[in-house]
Amino acid sequence: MSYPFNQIEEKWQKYWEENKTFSVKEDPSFPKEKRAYVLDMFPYPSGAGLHVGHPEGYTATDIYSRYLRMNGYNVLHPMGFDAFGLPAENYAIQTGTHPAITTEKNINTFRRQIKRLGFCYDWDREVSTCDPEYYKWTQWIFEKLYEKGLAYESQAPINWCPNCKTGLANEEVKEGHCDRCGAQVEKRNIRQWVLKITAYAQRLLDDLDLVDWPESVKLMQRNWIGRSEGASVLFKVKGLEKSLEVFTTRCDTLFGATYMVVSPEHPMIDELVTADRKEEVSKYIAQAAKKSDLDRTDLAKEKTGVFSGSYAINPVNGKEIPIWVADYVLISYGTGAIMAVPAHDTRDWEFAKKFNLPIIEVLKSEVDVQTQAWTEDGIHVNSGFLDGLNKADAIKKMLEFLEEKKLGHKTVNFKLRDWIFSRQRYWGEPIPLIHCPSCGTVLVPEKDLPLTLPEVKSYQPSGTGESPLANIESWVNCTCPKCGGKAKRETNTMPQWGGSCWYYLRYIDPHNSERFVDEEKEKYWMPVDLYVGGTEHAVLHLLYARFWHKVLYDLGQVSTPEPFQRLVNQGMITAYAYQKKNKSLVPTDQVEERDGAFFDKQSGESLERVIAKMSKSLKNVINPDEVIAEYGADTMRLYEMFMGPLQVSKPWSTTGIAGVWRFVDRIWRMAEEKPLTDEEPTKELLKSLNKTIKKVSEDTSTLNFNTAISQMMIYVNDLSKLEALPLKAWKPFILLLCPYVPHLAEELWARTGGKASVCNEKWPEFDEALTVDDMIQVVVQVNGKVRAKLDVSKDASKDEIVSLAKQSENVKKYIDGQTIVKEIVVPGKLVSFVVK
RNA sequence: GCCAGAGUGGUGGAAUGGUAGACACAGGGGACUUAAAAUCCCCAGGCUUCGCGGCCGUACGGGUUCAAGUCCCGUCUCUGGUACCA
Repeated sequence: MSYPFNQIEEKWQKYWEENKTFSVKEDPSFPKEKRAYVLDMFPYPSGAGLHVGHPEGYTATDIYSRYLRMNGYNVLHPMGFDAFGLPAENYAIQTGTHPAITTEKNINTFRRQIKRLGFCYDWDREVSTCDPEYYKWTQWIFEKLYEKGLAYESQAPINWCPNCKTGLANEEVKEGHCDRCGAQVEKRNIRQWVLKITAYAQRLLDDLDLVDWPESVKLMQRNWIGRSEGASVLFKVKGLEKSLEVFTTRCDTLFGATYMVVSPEHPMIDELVTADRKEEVSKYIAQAAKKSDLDRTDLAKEKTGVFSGSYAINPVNGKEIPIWVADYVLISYGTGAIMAVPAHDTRDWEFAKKFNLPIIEVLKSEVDVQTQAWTEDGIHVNSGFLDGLNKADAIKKMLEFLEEKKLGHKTVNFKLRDWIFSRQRYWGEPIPLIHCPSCGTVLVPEKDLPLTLPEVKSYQPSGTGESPLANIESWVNCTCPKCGGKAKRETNTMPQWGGSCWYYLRYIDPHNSERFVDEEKEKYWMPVDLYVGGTEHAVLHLLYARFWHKVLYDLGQVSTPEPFQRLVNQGMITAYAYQKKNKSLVPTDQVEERDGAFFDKQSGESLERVIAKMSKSLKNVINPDEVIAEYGADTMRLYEMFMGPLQVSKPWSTTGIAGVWRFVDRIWRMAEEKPLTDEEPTKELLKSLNKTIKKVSEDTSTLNFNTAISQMMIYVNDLSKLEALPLKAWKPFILLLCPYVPHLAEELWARTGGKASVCNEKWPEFDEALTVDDMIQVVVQVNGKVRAKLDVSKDASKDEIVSLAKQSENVKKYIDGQTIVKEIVVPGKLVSFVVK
């Protein structure tokens, strides 16, 4: 009979639940180094249910957690739900169903699906970000940010998604489109709450050195933070008392600055524009305001701009240079104004060419700067006191000059911008602020938290920058906690990123009603030792969470400067797709396979098999429920780990999982068919076992699950040759299986007379001496080519091996009559002769 | 454009500078069966040879080395990030 996974998996899941096998406590008898916090990025419970991508990371952390437990660790391994979010709210707009109802339903589905996979979560620690008992503390942390001056109100133009009808953070805009829905974002002036993440820019950058994260993710964060060292330079404006301040990384090219540009949104623009230019400039500003970010970047590399009518004085040579208004200068970076050095900057060069502005070479160039910009380094020319100097020396000297004249100074700029934190939507944490006509903005007192969401009749956002909450007068109108006068509540809500900024702390102490997390418990577990999730959060969630954590650290609320010590990104699970010659993809149900080739059923056109993301339209989405129904959880888990390295993307193969099923089933049938015996295993089998324990231990601890599974397959192939299973070779193998196929392992363990749960057993040890074969194959190379393979004893001496090698018939053919000029012997591996 | 990462059989993938292709999938052959499914055993990078063997082969071109998938230089392709950031 084949493995009755339904029955056995249900049996053990029930056992684990009833016996609270995976319940974890802050047991002080575990020393600090024997405690581990293993965390998954919690899911957003969408209506579509679990995707095959979810179990990938969850299985990896599950195997690792179980492995650590068996190695004597106290392991915190929780799961919860990132439950605020737009899909539930959009569904509410369509159907009138309260998002809380939809969300609860979806969470129940997710929980059921996740539990069906047999993970060792401590479910008593489950959290949900939309639970008022949870978001009470999200609001509390916001209040701490506010008290620290890290939250402020702003009216600056922001990215607005017309489809989601809400403002977006810079991090949520991808190539000019909304990261969530793909709509093209617009610019809008809307009152916003903004978090001063820029105040932490330097520390967010520096502390990346403290964590064990993939270099690629660190790099993405470094790029996003975008630190650049340079100088602030003041340019006097002719006829005005004021100066125009610019940021430049190349103050040494100041002699080549032939004009200036201010962004259309620059605050000084009214003063700069002369009466005769007013009409034209106003027209230009209006046009620029209409453009989206995408228009200003992708589509319009063609430079546009207008002359303001004013001139600035170049501080190094006193020359008058024109000030232009152009949208290639961004208001949000630096000071929103630049000095233009067209000879050595491509953008400035294009602009200068278009508007016939002078181009002066100040770095010795290998090209004619009148025909193209020279953006490489060069010795300074035409630069007065800098002539002949290299870049570093010239920057230093220029800075000295500017500082002495009080016209500039060294400074640092960051690309990172403050975090637009308010959303004009319903289904999020209400921002706990009250607007009082006499006291101004006042925090909701801590005792009144959580500030819960009111019921609304319509979930439809107004689209005018007000959330649906603005229409609930009974909720909006309140009394000021300070003066007791009439006041109004803030109607914006928090973005989805708010709740996920600190959930890993709440897992530590999920039911505490006094504090967001108990101090001692926090110290017991933090930081997170391993955090596994998708790379899509490389900048967004991981940057925001680090920011909040650092604020909490500064407030003495948490004990570590960084929340996540080690991060691993799992690769995406992709699918096969079929491509026509014109590169368009054909839905899987329209594809026919004949003799290993693929054809379009309709046109008969031959198709190429390629790898693509799973998508509904391609009909290649794999549903975990169906996979489990067919093969069970153990096989599903094992297959996802066997597909390839955790960190890389790999395509789902329906035949691949069948192979893994055969492996699981083979183990089962072996246990059914072969008697267990107390007889000693053969030496050969013991060697295979010890090699397997060694390989599986090493590979599990380093998350190389695919090769660990390969080794277990090799061992099963060895076991299958036996008539009976020696317990001494069988029981340790069940322990190795336990993290990978826990249900099967429990059942097999019970059948050997072992006491449940096998998860509480000790991980097996191996004997190094038994991992080495007695006979070793040694390769003989002549001039780098393999000419013979010798079987020699592992104890054979170098001389013996060399003499054996020389006697080999095939080797003789290549060395006879030649002079051996070099002999290389790598013990246990090879002999290499160099002959002439 | 810039910055990362990756390119290995028909497929997924293995390989501390030391036998390239472990383990699997798909494929071929055989056993069992009335037959099929399931299962079990065997074969299997390409070319060549009756065979021993030989030659070629890790995207492409060079280099270092007794020895390179692995290290170095250059090129191409793909994936991800970012994009007028001064």
